[in-house]
Amino acid sequence: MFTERLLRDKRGASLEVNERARIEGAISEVKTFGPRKIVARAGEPLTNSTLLLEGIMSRYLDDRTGLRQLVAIHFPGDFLDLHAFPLKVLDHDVATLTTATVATVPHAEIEAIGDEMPQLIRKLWFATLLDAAIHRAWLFRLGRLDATGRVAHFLCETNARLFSAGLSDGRRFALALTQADLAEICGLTTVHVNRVMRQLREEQLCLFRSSLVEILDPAGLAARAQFNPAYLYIDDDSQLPSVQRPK
Amino acid sequence: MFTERLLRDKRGASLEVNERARIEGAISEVKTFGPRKIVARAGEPLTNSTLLLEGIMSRYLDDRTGLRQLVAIHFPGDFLDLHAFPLKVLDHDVATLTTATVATVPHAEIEAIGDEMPQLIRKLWFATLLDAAIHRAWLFRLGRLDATGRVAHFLCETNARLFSAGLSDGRRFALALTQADLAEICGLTTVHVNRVMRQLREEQLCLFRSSLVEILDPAGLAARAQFNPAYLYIDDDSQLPSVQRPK
DNA sequence: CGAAATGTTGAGGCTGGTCAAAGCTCGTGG
DNA sequence: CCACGAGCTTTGACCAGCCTCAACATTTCG
Repeated sequence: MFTERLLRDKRGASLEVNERARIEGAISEVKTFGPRKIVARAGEPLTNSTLLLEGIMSRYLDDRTGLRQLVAIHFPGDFLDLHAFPLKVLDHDVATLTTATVATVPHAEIEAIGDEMPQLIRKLWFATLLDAAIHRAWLFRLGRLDATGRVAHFLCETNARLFSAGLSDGRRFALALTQADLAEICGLTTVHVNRVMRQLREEQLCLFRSSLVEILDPAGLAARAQFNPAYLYIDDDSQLPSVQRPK
Repeated sequence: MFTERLLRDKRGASLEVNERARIEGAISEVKTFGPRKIVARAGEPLTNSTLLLEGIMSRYLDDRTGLRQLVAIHFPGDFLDLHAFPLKVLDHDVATLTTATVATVPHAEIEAIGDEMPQLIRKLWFATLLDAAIHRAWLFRLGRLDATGRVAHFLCETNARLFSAGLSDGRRFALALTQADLAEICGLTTVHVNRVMRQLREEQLCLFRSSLVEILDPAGLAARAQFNPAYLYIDDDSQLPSVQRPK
């Protein structure tokens, strides 16, 4: 069950049964962290990567004044810190946002997988490149969208990712983030995120309250966000309902 | 000579002589593009990756109104589109900024390298992860720095990258970009980049005119940018002169 | 039930955007 | 060898979007 969501529905990189078994066999430990706990710090040598089984985790950089910029957010099924295997040391911190359960995979095991199953290593490489593609979409979001567009873009992306992991029905999904978290993701202040949420509500695009996101108008929200899900490399067969592909 | 700068001085991932020879043997073609030419478009299937030998190239996403956000910039020695090997299709456009000479490496050759030299494939993976680390630094730049900080951060990064490629002496380097290019990198307007450059000049931090960058006060510029070069994974031995490591 | 965290709203200010015009630089052709 | 023009840089006036600070409401949870 541990790898059920890993690379699920990813174009050309979904896992075979034996590949999933190999990864599950590589797990050395399963543990649970409380909410808002730092799991790894920039600069520390890492000897494990972690598979997120439950909860939400984040990667972030912080500035001199302690303000954070999230550079990635992870949901169940994501293979976290896979990049720490070749890089050895992280350039950012990793923390939980909610309570989170993770499976630990020692780098020595990944090393062994590399010898045994080169095709699988290729898929793990793919997974890290997917993270990079998401980074690029986030750069677009921060560099070219206004506040409302940024939040809308994040919500569209999250909906698509959770849908592909089986955690959204395409319009509604649980999301245990605060407005302060959204602010750290979108490069805004908490106060302004609040105003943006009100605007999205008033425009009948999207609701977000008590940790539940409800997209009222998927096409409208995507348009406001200039959202094009191609960068998520999700298999065409598992297409989101009622989200047209722009362009 | 083609691979002279590839992964040079990268911590734990510099290339051995035979590895460089193997990559050079994989080159199918060398060609030159004029300035501001689109080399690959988002969505196209790619069967080659390219090694940048000379000139400057960019990867970007554009919004509905045609405004671009650069998501990466590449200098000689960079292996471009290496991520296209596992991803098969790009999520962004690739274009030259200046006249650029590139060597083409067919994906079939990379495939073969994977069988022959697994250690080398690991290093190529590392190279793609380095790009991702740079993406993260760019996210910090866009999300948490003001206009002056963003430009300063980009100039610090570029100095460090070019220094590691042997193309900067640590304070002065050629950079054939326009202020409009800086704007597309930093998520600003051309007009405002111009004001920022004046400010950096007046504060005696940095000069940039006729395609030449001159950093007058490396420590001051790095402080203004909150720049910490750790994410570039440059070997400690080849440290930039007169840039202290913050923190 | 009470405390702490989160969400909401308002007033006012500053950063960076917009629009517009003028100065520079450099390559090209007359 | 100079005149021209295209692209780039510079500057000013004005304005909007987002931030700051502050207070208060609401939700969550022990």
